[in-house]
Amino acid sequence: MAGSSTNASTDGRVLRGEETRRTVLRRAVAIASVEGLDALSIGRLATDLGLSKSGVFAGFGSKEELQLATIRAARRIFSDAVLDPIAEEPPGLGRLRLLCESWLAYSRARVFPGGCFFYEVNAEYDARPGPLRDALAANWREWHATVLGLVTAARDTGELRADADPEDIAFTLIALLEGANPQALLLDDDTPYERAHRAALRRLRADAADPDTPALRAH
Amino acid sequence: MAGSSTNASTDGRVLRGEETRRTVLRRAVAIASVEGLDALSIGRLATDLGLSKSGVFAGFGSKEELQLATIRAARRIFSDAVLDPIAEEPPGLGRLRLLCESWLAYSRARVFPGGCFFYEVNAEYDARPGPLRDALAANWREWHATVLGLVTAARDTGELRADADPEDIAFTLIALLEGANPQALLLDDDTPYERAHRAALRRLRADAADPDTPALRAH
DNA sequence: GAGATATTAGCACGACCGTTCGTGCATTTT
DNA sequence: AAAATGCACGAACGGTCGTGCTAATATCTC
Repeated sequence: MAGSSTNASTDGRVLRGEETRRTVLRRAVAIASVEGLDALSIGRLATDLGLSKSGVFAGFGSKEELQLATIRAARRIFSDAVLDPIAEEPPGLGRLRLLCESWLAYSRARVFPGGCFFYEVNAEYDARPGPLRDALAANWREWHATVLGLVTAARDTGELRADADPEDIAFTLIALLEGANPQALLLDDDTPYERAHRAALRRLRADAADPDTPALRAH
Repeated sequence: MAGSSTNASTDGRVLRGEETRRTVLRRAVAIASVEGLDALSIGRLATDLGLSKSGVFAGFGSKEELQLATIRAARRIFSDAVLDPIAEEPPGLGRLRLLCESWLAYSRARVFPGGCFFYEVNAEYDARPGPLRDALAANWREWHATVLGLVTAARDTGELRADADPEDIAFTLIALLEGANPQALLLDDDTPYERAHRAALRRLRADAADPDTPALRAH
């Protein structure tokens, strides 16, 4: 066959390259979460990490590709911090509540030093057409679909009213969570996280089914 | 005395200077709402407006002062678009609802081409200490105090329950309004504005006093 | 070992950045 | 009319940006 007889994944050269890329991206997501994707500069990354400018550049091929790779890396970190903790929870209202809490904990704990990476970066690019906005829009759709799925699951268990609007609930929850982020950062104050938590629980309670209502009741 | 005998306000030279400063700032708020305060560049403003770089620079003294002036200019525009329309409405729940609607209209109509100026710029600087963050934090406090004042006014009229928490309500309303902004921009879709409107009204309805409850009832 | 291959370094480029300087010009003051 | 004031200009400064080259250095294949 055309492939080499040995396992390509053990090639120490490409492993070294991937390791360098990971090092660069670890720094890049931190910078971008605080200062934005525009503030990423190849020379600055190289200086900070003790690498050469051309070395960093070669690892990505262009600045835009570096930015796109930074978004992908941030998506993984976000997923690990927010989604993984709720993976073992059975579907239903409890899982939805847990998501809210894990998101708030993710922002509060500064998993990214600038708070939520996507809050910062979506604001930066939501009005600028191009591949970066497209990538961020795709990520947003994915995140929104995740929340929406959890809401409908909580409705399917009968814990939320059958006539509740999942889209509106998902919108509200996301808005409340993200609303806490800038206020906490701007004013250096954690109480917005508690307000967001209360408000989210309140909304879910308002849409909760009566305890004696059978699950999956018709509209 | 040291004052000149003629009216200083008729000095055509400083009037001309103020006019160019206004021209520069008009452009600056538009750019910053889309690309952020970091994307403001003196050379770019000069080129766009047919001025010289040094001329633009001289009007502000430093880039940071230009950025601060841009924030002040945006505050005025925001106030005109969002606060002025509710000025004549009598205090109460109706005025609070009107504020929500005027804010959503402000974002939707792209008073700033990048949506809400402060959404963009707060995200950019909420994690970066310095004069810009300080100015934005002060603006945020002012905006928050305005909303809070409208909420407590609506409670004082007896339209909201006396045991409602104005801080939580203000937080929730602001989060819902601002939550619509990035989603509408990122996905080029106006339905978030309707969802935000519904969710805001819903929250206010949930905290509304019973129609037969006397105003200013004790806690 | 030799040779192929992939990652990194060194260097130079053109463009743009914020800022400073000296100058021209219109206006106001004397 | 002369002097002083305030705005805008053009040119130039040192720096940083992204991006090409070429050369050196690891690692793998044979």
